[in-house]
Amino acid sequence: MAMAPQARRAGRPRSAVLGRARITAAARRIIEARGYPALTMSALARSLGVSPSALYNHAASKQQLLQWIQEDVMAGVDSSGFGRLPLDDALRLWATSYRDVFARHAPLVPVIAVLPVAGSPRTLRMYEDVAAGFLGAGWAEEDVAAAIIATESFIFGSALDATAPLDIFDAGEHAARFPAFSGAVARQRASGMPSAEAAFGLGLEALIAGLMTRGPGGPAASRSSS
Amino acid sequence: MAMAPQARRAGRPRSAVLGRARITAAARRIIEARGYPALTMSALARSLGVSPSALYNHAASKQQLLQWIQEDVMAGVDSSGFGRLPLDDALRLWATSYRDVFARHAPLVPVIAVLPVAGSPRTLRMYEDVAAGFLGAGWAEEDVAAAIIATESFIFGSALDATAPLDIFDAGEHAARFPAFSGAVARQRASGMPSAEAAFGLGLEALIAGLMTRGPGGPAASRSSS
DNA sequence: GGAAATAAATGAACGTCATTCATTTATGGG
DNA sequence: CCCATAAATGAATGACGTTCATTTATTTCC
Repeated sequence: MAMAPQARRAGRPRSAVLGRARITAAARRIIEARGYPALTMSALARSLGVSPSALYNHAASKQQLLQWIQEDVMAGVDSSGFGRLPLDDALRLWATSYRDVFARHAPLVPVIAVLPVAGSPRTLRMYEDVAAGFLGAGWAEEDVAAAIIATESFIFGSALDATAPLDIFDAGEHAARFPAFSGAVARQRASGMPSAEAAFGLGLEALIAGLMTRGPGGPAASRSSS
Repeated sequence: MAMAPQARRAGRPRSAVLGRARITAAARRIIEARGYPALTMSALARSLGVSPSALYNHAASKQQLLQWIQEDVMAGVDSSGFGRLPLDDALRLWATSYRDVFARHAPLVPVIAVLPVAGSPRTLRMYEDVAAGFLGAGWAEEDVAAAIIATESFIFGSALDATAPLDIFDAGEHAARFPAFSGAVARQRASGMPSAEAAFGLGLEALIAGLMTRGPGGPAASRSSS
């Protein structure tokens, strides 16, 4: 029943103080300054000089507000490489930017991972670019969706991982009982690179390498044009 | 303040009614029967025939309760293949059981992805098995942690994806504007397999294949790329 | 064997949230 | 001028996690 505040035929009230764009911008300002826990409907309303209930004339729920933020944040994902660069390079660019964006917005991950895509045109546009990239590289149509979703799953998981404390994998006092793992973690740490960065880099290269073997001529794509 | 009369149900023999094991078991019963949203401290207390505040004599917070559940649930992850099967088979077994467990406990994912590992012996034991598996297969120690974390990130992302509605990737009315993606999704659906299953299978095989090229004889860690 | 210490449970608060609703305010079209 | 209408108000609601002073049962110590 939510009416878009766009139908300006009948009486117009006071000048538009709120509206989706302003609300989303204010929310992003709060997130940037004080993080997601600080994003409450009260704080948001206060930052707009308005009462909390006023927000509900524009957003149906906080969930919807989060969807607006997601759509907004999605602009930072770079899918411009598909159709322009070799598929593996385009995937690297896309996945890296995608992970970076959602590492800064990790609380959105559990929300959007489960959200119908139809509500987010920008997300659909991105998927379209990626799908066209796979198809253009000669992939079998039946594998494309799975390849995209699999890569996205890796990205989401990596974004969550990137928000973990740096010492999350320290066994602490139990280290002696788990020598192989503790040794591996210590060795990784000695490299100076945060484990989340190393893991994302290594995993992404492995995933891309593995995917490339399935491209045209690969196992599942039994019919190739040349 | 209020003087309670004596012979109430309030004052009963205080043998160990609660305790970590019983609380965890009751919580899992609620989750199984009615899902995570139903797991409130009140509901949990009620199911134990106790008042909500009583729980706080045993668990410091709901967060801690969730950690107990995680530790308990972790028993369903099968890391028995490492050191017994070829590394790729052991990884398949591990990753599949790991994902299946957390697909049924998706709300735990954002919690544990960020939780220090030191508090969960069972998780540490699992990591130890996996690390020993990689090392036993001849992997360079400095790559092992990254390989484990990367695989786990893929698992967590896939577990979240597995809880999404089946039609999450339907473009709906916008389908015509995104033909490549919509076509790929339609084709995937025609296969009859849920997209989350197809994506996990394809992604896992790609990831494992990619990782295997980095093992002994592959591009050694100390040299080459990145 | 009795007193004190300890552990466990109670129930009534609290504070924080998201959300609802009846009411008021401002605006512009007929 | 009037009234339909979008927008904003502020008080209230209902979950929820959590705290606290108090009560009671069990354990420990002399």
